[in-house]
Amino acid sequence: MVEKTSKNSKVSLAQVARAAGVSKMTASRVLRDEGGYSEETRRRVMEQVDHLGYLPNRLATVFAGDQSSTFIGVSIPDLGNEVFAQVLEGIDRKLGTFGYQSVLGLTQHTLAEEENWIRTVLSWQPAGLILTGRYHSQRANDMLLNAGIPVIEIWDLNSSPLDMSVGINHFDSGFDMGRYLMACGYRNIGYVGTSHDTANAATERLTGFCKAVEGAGGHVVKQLCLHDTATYYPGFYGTEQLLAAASDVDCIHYQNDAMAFGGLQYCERRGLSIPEDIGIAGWGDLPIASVLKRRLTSCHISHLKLGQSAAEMMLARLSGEPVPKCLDIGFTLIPGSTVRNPDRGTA
Amino acid sequence: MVEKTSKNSKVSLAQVARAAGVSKMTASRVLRDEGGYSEETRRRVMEQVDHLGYLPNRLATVFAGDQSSTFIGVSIPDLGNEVFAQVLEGIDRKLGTFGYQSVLGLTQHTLAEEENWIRTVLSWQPAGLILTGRYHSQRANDMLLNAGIPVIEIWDLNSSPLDMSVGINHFDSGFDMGRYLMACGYRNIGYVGTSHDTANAATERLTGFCKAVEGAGGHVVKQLCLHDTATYYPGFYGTEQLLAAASDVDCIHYQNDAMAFGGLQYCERRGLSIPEDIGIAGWGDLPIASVLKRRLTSCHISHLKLGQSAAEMMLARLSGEPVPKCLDIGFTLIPGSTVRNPDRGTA
DNA sequence: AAGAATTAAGTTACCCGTAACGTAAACGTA
DNA sequence: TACGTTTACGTTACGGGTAACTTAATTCTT
Repeated sequence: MVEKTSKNSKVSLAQVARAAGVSKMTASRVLRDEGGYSEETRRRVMEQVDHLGYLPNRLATVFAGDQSSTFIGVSIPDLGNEVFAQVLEGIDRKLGTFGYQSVLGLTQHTLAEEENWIRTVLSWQPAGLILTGRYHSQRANDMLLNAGIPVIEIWDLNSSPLDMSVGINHFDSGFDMGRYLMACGYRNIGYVGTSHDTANAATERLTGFCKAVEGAGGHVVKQLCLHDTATYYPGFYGTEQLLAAASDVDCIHYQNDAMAFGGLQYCERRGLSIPEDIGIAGWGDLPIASVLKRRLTSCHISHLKLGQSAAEMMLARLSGEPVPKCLDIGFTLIPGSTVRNPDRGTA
Repeated sequence: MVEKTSKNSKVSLAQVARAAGVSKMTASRVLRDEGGYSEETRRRVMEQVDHLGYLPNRLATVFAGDQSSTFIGVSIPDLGNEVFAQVLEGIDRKLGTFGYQSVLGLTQHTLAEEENWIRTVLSWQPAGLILTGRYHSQRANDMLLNAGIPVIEIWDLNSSPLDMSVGINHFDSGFDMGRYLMACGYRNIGYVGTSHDTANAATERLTGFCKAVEGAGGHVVKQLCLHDTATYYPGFYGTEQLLAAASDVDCIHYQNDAMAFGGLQYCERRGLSIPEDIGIAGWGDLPIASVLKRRLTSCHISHLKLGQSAAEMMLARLSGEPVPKCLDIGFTLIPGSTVRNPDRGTA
């Protein structure tokens, strides 16, 4: 199949053509199944392709400007947060089945990293970009608008996106959770999350959450872990810190379910019973929630679907189909049983 | 900064050069900081670069064969498994800081997917590849050997890799766990994991595990969830199935900590106390273990470090430094307290 | 059987940068 | 002053494919 001797440098179409005794163009036509060659010629070319182990150089094709590439740049804040890992999985699986490749960028929640990554990835002539979040640096915005390729901003639904947007309204989601917890009779509510320099979706949820709680006469005590990844341990120690600073909170809402689980563990270790002594509400309905004894109060989003939808939108756009500017994939509040029942009213 | 009018097609170096009143070559020299131009010329060129929003087309550079690309193909089985998400994060962060980009491929644990992905990604002339696992299809092997670029097989340490290898010896890790559980006095040991068509590291751990257990007079009952991702819920119901089929197991070892946590939750719900009624041992020392009440018996691997090491090896190799063929990053057995104490011997 | 149409090719030009080489002007030196 | 050197450019060629065009041979049509 493959000549061990050709290990060094790459086999070009010209070499295949020469070996098959035809012109580059004919070999190219055979490889692209374009027609206009005899069966005998096809056979001879394919024989040499096989024999020399020829792999086409897609750079040349794209470079020639005849086609666009099959790269899609995908930027994600981090992968330690299961939420984003799932979104990425949804994106890449869908793109992969249609012959596109994700070029990854982990922005670590900073706009500067994102800007650098955008600059680099654009120089590779991607077919499109999928970015997490709606906030970008000014230069990033300029580059994106100038690039002339589809750009989808995911996660954080943006009513006036650069180009397209898929996600949910985080403010509303936070607001609904706040209203629900107030309906359950809580008044002194803690929030445990992480904090980054850049405004993000979690910030918007918190804003909505506070608005709902405070609007209904409640009070929110925040505990933000600086520059941390929103996962189990920050949830655990964030809860410890919160309770040390404000021992009278009757319910804690977390940035996501992983943090909520960390908090759950802390409370259990402290001997607090859920939801009698304290209510716990997460966000995101992560897989871990599927095995807990009590259904975790949370907010469901299909992360995989979000990723897939974004990828589908990208693919549709690339094949020239009409595509909506915004796609709201929605969320569902999960009452669960780690907070009191709303029927019982103010305990 | 940017002309809104240039929105349509890309600005080329030739356009910048023309606008600045110099030749392409001079503009190229300015952009590459090569010297050989006056300060006045530099200023004029940069002014136009800024004005036209010029972004270099790296395809052209690579294509010309003067440089290699900064793509590194990275294949990972799936991202639902936290382990691989962490490895990928380690890889991409390290690569990113050195100006390289990961081109992702999710192989879904199948060699056919991997082969397709390899073919595609090679056509983009990557600077190197990082693959998960040591098993590849014959055609994939041929392509990899022929590609003439660095290839690192990670996760599963391979004493005779295609090129380079970073990971741990999974057989040994399984063996050590088996020996440890036997030392704790368990004899009838369950194993809960997932099952895929392709041989993989988990299979090797299981082999080592069985060898140790059976070699010391114990017995292993396996429960493999078909085609599932190794996460919480399969751990939960896998445990249910295992206990239904073999109620006499005194200890269960899981493919990873996420599954072990699922099992832990099932046991708790069943009213089984850990480790009195049944021992639980995971693998991987995942973040969730950091907040559990009892230290989970597990096996520690630094996933992030694994990814970073692989990336470092790749970068070193690309800059021509000598690099070892194999790098064993090691593992550490974590005794934990979800199995009996080995001192007490056979209970 | 002659011209038209089709088939199976080959040839040329181009995509966008950069290496390699060429050149004119300014400068340095004996 | 004459010649070598440096500076600051410009020109040409190339890489690996493909679009667009050309050409030669074969087949079809009337």
